[in-house]
Amino acid sequence: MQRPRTATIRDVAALAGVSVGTASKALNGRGSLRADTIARVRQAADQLDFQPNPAARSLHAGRTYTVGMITTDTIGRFSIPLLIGAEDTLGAGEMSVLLCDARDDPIREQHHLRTLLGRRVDGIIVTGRRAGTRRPLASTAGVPVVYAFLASTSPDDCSVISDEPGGARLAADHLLTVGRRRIAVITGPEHHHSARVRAVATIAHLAAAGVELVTPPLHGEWSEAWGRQAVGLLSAQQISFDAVICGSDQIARGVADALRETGRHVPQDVALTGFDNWDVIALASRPPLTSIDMDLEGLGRAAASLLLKAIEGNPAPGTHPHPAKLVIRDSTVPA
Amino acid sequence: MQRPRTATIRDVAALAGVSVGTASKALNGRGSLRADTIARVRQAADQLDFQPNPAARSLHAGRTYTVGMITTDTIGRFSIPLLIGAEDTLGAGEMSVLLCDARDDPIREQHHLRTLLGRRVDGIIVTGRRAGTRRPLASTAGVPVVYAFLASTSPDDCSVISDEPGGARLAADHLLTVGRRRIAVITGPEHHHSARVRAVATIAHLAAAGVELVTPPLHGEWSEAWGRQAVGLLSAQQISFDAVICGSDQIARGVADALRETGRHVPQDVALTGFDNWDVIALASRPPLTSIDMDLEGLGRAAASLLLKAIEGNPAPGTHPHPAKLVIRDSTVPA
DNA sequence: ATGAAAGCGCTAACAA
DNA sequence: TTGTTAGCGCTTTCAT
Repeated sequence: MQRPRTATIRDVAALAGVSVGTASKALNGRGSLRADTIARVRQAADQLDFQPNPAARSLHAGRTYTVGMITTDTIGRFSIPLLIGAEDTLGAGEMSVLLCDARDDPIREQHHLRTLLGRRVDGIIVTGRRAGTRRPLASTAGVPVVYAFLASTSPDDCSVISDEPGGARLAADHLLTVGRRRIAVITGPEHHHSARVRAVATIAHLAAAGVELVTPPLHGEWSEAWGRQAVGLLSAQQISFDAVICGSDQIARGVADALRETGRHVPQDVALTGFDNWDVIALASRPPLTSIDMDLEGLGRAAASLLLKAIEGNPAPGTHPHPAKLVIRDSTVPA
Repeated sequence: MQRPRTATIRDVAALAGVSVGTASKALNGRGSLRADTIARVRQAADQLDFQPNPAARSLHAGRTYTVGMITTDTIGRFSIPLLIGAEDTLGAGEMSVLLCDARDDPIREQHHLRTLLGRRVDGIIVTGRRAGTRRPLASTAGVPVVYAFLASTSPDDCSVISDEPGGARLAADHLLTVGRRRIAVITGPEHHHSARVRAVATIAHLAAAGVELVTPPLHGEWSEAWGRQAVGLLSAQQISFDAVICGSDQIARGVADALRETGRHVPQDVALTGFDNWDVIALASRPPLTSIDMDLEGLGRAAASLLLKAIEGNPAPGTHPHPAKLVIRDSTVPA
């Protein structure tokens, strides 16, 4: 099929029997026109299914109603809800999203940044697969940037991160509420930002309630295998515990399996919390896991809102934590 | 920071001491210019970090070097590799990707389609979370469309789908190769396109080798729980089997767990194949799963290539299957 | 209340 | 070989 040339404002003007300028005013509500002129133009536009050419509009307005989204790591499980949330908010505001995947490669990142700036995006959202901090983007020529999930190391930048300590506290509180006092923490690698932050917050919060961990946090991989292994370690050391706070749902699921296979019941004997509320894991676990949901979609929406504000000239520099939620399932409260 | 006006070609021309037209030619390699003029212009452009305004370029060229990607279901596990693959090839070709998430909502889809057409994208890729077919997009005013992963019901459209029957045959072949003959199939809902297609292909292929399933395909949910439950059904019916072909990795993992918990060894007693090669599941399974990988990233790249061709005026209507791969792990071949 | 015309940044046809 | 000019589609002064 030959691509039919789309209607221009001249076609509309011609059909309505007015000049281009008048048509423009009618469609944009500028100037003062007679009501019936406006109506005639509108009707002509409808009839031709007129949509203003965004290139022409951008050329004039100096903005593109487009924002770039750079995922620094590969787009992954964490980035998706962020994307969806951001796309949601931006789409509502007439903005479109250009997607760039930098694959953890600084060269690619630089390349994408140039592309986005070259395309004159109105703003940029930077996301990554894991929480923590990152160096700020190189020069963005005054284009506003919001970092989502990971924070820029520069306090002048605007970052929206998950309130991981808050999430950790929710889990700890919940376990205290259901009466647990002999609590262990099994989590990810010691050098990993999230693992550390969450463990520290957990310990502090429990301490404030007069509870001490039965043993220092156990650090390992973010895997089910580590969760199973860690249960073995605890048993070997003859450590008695009635709850385990896990650094991820995967670890928690491993813990659940190991406990079941050694004859202990969750949650009767041991209550268990995960982190991430990753449904594939949390729901498939036996029993399903109580978990902390970082509300990444909400975080993405928040980031997008801040970006919109910044584009409008009201930047909000600093690091903004986004609250997490507790999702209660059978691993802490019997069905 | 005040946004510094970006350099225009006039700035470049002025700095190089030539006219705008000459500068344009120099930068685009058109016309015939003296070598040193070209050099001077290039140098001026570099110095000013000149990047042509895409709005102006689009306005003239009548194209935007942008393609829209609509995910009809929410962006999910399957869409991501597709996105990445497509973004990869398109990005290489100077094209950027506008992302739209229609959330399985026809209204949203229609809205996004209008937006994309309004933005004058050069082409559109439509993807979805599950394989199968869908009605074609409403009028796209001649803008080329490629359907990826799911196929359009119209044969005039261009679709790239996974060769699921081929994938199913790979699994069946592999099991025959490792000497299994008493094979069962446990898969997803009977009404689900993928479940049906894969089961049918499996049966036909085994039949061609003179092997019949030990029992008709067992249909249930796409879940681990169903996998476990199905093993129970087989046992209850006293059906003996030495291999199970599963419709998904999740089902296979459930089967693996149930077998282990009833004292049967995988793969010694029962060999097991999954489908999707979804690492979180396939690798976490005990043992790790042999699985079929649909190479969605490659599929995304293929779709993008076809779209580029179509944009260049060489459409390739029809449904193009993309081959799957067998990934062998411990669930069929002892470590 | 409406029309004419200039200009956004760039490319391409035409002149010189 | 280079410069001049028109025009892509739209908005916006400035005349009328």
